[in-house]
Amino acid sequence: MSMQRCCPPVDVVQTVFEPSATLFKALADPYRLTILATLASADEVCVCDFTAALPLNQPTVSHHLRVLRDARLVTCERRGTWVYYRLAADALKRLDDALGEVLRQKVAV
Amino acid sequence: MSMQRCCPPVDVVQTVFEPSATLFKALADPYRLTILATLASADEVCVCDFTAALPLNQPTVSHHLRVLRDARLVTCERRGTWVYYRLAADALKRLDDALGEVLRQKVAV
DNA sequence: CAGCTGTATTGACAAAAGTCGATGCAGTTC
DNA sequence: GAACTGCATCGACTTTTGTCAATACAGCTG
Repeated sequence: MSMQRCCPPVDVVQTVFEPSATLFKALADPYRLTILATLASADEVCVCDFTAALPLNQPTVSHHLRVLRDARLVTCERRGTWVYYRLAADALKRLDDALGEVLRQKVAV
Repeated sequence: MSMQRCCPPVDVVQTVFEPSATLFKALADPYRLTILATLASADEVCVCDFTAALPLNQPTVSHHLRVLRDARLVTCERRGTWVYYRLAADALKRLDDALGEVLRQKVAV
């Protein structure tokens, strides 16, 4: 007798996940999570506070901030010599939505 | 007059975020998100369905499944020749918790 | 304007991650 | 047991990412 298939065949989801993956990529570094958590608790933070507290050189901190900016998870504003970062207003929502898009149980038609 | 500080100085969060970062790293690839979303909607999926549907060679699919296994976001079970993957029962909770640990507003003492 | 401070960008390099061909192993069929 | 199928692992390669020194730039100070 021939071997049965692994059946029933499953529909692999066809959603385009690049945007969500990009978002999660921004979370895939402990220093960036530290920055985000600090912004979540302190609402506005000067770059110099990060360069002082993190064991990274200034250009590296600047790099991580840029990754978060590019993902639109944070915003920044220059005031005089200093630049202040904030958590983007919709950051939590966008991440929750991305998580939901991936893991929310799809309902069969 | 001397320049004022950027003050007030901010406490940068001291939490160790490596575990959360590792978790998000597992989500930082569109193919892995496709796999997770499929598991979320189909509950049990044979590896062969992924290799058939994804534009990747079999070893690459196997690699992505291993990343998800190492992150304990999925479990697998061999039955005969085939291996079936499932979403880990606590996958959504662990991701929600990780997101909460990062972005949940910390309450001042 | 010259000099200074804080931040961003550039370029170089090392480490990590994605991909695939080749191979190994587990389980099935005959 | 021999041949086959499905999946995992290995090794090599390429691409991406994290890091830093050097440099550029913006805004302040005097």
